[in-house]
Amino acid sequence: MPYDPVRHGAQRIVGPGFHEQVFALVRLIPRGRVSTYGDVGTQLGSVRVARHVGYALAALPARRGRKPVPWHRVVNSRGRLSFPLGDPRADEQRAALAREGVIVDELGRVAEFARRRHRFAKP
DNA sequence: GGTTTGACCATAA
DNA sequence: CTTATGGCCAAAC
Repeated sequence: MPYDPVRHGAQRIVGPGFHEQVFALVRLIPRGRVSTYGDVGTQLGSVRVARHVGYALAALPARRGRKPVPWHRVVNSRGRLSFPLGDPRADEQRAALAREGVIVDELGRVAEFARRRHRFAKP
């Protein structure tokens, strides 16, 4: 179903401060589990903002205050890393996940993705 | 205030 | 499995 602003009305899914909301949600993903850009977006109101979840994480400062944002626990909807292997960020993400017992294979796929996928509690 | 920028997603072929 | 396409929208410039 295509999104039709005329039929559905112009809706404000998220607003300013979106990035901060993304960071807060990503911090809720437990060790050893993963989530997806789409799931985080859905939690914030719509899967349509999935891209911006990625943009928010891309804009993540090296350190946010005292609580680090576990950006490495966010993968795409097909259970794969969003960078090609060889990209330093992919290596960093894979290493960080491995440290938590999450195996990422040579093709960038998260082992047991369905089982490790975190479901956010319904608000 | 328009334009560009993307760590995405669902579908279809 | 792959590629292509259209959709989405906050930020930064």
